[in-house]
Amino acid sequence: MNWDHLEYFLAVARAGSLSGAAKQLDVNHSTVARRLEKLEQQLGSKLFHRLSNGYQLTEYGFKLQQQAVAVEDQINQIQRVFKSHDSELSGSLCVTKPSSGALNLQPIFADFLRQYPEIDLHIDAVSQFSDLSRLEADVAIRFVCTAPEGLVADKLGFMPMYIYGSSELIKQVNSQSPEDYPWVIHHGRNVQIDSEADLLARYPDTKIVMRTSSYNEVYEAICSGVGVGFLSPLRLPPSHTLQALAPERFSFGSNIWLLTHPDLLDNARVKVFKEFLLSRAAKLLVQQ
Amino acid sequence: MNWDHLEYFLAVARAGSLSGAAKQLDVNHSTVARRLEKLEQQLGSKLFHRLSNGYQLTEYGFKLQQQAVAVEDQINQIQRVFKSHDSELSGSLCVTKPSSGALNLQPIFADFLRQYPEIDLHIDAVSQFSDLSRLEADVAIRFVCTAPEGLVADKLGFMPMYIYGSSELIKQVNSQSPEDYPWVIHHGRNVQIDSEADLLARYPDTKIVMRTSSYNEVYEAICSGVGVGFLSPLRLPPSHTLQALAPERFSFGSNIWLLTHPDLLDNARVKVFKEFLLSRAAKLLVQQ
DNA sequence: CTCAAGCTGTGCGTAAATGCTAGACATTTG
DNA sequence: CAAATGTCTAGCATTTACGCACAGCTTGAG
Repeated sequence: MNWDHLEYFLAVARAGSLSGAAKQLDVNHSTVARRLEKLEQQLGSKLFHRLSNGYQLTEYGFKLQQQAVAVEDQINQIQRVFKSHDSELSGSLCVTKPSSGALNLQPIFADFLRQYPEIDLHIDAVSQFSDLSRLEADVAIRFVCTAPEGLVADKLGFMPMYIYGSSELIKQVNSQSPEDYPWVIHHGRNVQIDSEADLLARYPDTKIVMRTSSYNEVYEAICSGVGVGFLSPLRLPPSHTLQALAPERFSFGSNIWLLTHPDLLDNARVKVFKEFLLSRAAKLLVQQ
Repeated sequence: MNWDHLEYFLAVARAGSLSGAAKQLDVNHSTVARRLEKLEQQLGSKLFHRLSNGYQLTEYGFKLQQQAVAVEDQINQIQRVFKSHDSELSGSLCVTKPSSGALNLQPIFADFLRQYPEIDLHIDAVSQFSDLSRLEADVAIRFVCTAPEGLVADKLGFMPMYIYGSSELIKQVNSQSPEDYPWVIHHGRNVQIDSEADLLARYPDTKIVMRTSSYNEVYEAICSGVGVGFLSPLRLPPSHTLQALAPERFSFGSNIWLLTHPDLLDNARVKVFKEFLLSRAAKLLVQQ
């Protein structure tokens, strides 16, 4: 039995199709089909139902998936352990962070690259939560209240969020209560802060008139008078005309965490990146 | 990272050489060398010291071995689980048993094959203890006092061992005490009963004059008057001239166990073989 | 209903991995 | 001390696996 076939099997099980799995594995779909065929032959059981809309696990396939995941976990651990032995200050370092414009770390990244010019910094600011245990990234920056378990978490700072609206809108509605305004909400599966839940928890009757998956869209919408919404005071342009609704009363926000997998702590690039970011974060977060 | 490479790595780690690993894996040794090279490259660490007399694990290699064994265990489990789904009464069935001539099961095997002519019965009576969890055999027959843990054990019977000597020798020494005789011992790494320890535990001052790894050699030696030794009364030729030393007093022996891995219990061939052997064993062991 | 998009299955040319053989080196044996 | 054994390395022929391109099919939108 070929151990590799399990990796292909898992990809198909997750993607639900040959071509989806092939894309993830960066191979041709016919390769995936052939390997899957061989695996089924070797195990003597059909693992997928070939439906018109894709591949669906059979009963045996489902059992195999659970065991294959265990194998994958083990192999990921091996890769992490060996990656942690890497003491070179050159090569790639992959950082995943929210794409939200609420926090700009580029100045820090720029300084970091100046100090370590041999390091290739990969910033992954597009996808959903990357899985650090699967080595999808070396370091993660996340906006959440409490850090997840199983990872090493260092607090970079706190990102306050105040309620802003255009001066015209606030003048027109003439109220200091958030409930009296139409709302613009930053929402989407790539958005890490569930501001809608935060808001409704405090003000259940709030009327939301727009949801957008882009932080910049939220900003533009508020400027245009669509409604009020959360913005980070750290990131407002110097010459903005927005007005905060009694900021000291309506403070929301979340912690900014720097997360690493414990197995990767000894990796030289991870180590220097963490030190660099932690020493700079305090300054930067005050400055902004 | 290629998952297969771990299998090759493990084989080299166990064999201590490329060619040894290649033999186990049934591939050319150059293939093993190439895959090992790639694995080291992918992990970024040397895994073996290339010594003149073979390959020896480095520190990193040692760590990897431990983790790779965990992967292998998982994969073995997968294979066992899927093998247990096999409901065909045709195909191979591998039985490992002691090569000792102390018990002859061939009559039972012959009847079994008559009843299930489509089954290919592989009897492995050469090697050392086969590892059932690694699928080196489907069923094991072993002579030990207590069954090992983690396996399903059915007792086939008890194999008594008495002390025999040639009539001439016994007449010459003229004693009923085992300590007064020179001893012939069945000994070797493929021998499952440690009769020497049994003997010395009861009679510490016994003088052993010969050790041989073959049960038949023990028999021939005793017949030739070299000394006394343990033989199974079940397997003495009908017309033997040996004499037992007060058999009721000097009864040694061990249980005969039929062992299977719990994951394989549902395999059709294993199931019928177990039933067949258990129903026949009682009769046969009385007959002999 | 038609068309476009997406996925799967198949045949073919190419690229990669494998097996084989020979040679270098060290260790063991006579 | 030399022969013999066993091991690793290197180069070449072969087999195997892969990517590509095309065809058939289903799904969903206009």
